[in-house]
Amino acid sequence: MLSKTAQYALRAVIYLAGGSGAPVPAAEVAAGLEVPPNYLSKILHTLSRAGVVESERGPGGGYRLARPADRIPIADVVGEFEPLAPGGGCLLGFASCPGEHPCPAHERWQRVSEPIAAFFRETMVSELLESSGAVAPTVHA
Amino acid sequence: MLSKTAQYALRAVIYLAGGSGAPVPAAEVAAGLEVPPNYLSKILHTLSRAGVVESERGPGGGYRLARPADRIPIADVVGEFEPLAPGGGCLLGFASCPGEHPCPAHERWQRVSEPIAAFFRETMVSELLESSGAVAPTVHA
DNA sequence: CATAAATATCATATGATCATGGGGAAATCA
DNA sequence: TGATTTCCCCATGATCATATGATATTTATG
Repeated sequence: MLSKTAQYALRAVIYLAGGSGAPVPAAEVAAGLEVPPNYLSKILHTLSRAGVVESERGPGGGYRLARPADRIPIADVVGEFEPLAPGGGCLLGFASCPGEHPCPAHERWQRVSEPIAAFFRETMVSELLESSGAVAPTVHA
Repeated sequence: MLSKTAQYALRAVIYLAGGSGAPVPAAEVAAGLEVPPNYLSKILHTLSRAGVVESERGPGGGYRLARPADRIPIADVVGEFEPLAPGGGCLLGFASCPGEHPCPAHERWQRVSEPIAAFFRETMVSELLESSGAVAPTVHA
């Protein structure tokens, strides 16, 4: 459903949200999540450019959330790595589907896919916190 | 949303459903859909093994639907090329999510993702037929 | 200034998906 | 039988997402 990259990103943000707020080195996040360090580093960098996390360099530095966890919709995290196209996509891959003759599936598909988009928009990172299966996970789907 | 392969498959089945019922050569379907012939051939073969379409060889042969279009859920078509995981997947990629400590997202996610699965199960190929002149230059007067 | 800690970036390997090409094998008909 | 039409199958390349490795750059501190 979600790419591994997006999953790693989500879990990394959740990891940061579960901490004290002090900068956490990427290596520590990677170790906690059991994810390749270099790969996670790249992901965190992307999230940094996206304004979801902030980075601080040098000793004592690391990554921290750029905003409180209850103000970060998971769409902001996932959207950096997946299309997350809200209503744009046609099931059949036609670019000009919603033109003169939208395929009959179009309306039904949107009626069903819109809640998905809403879920990503309205679910905040903070809501994924408790139950901490997120911090010390049993990985490998 | 759907891979190109799955989209090609769907469109091919729709193309067949729009015809008279007589076998249609794969080359014709490929031409009608503007899809690489050999690639589509492979896709049709997969659908044939899956029991969605039937093939007939020799002159006058080709592919035709194995059942009436209103009895072919699009899940049967798409499912051959995509996981279509029916609610089994955890958003965060945790294998043991629905165990002792399902992540809080889990329930909300399933509540939102189940309709997607239902959409694929309950939408029949026949419902994607009319309009969509982009798919087939359907002859029906 | 020198050193170590940390991010930032470049380069490359891997696997899946996407796409193409060509050589059969089976069925039909003359 | 022989020729045509069509499916069937295998091999190859292109492209992208995924993943890893090595190096450069920035920053704090002694």
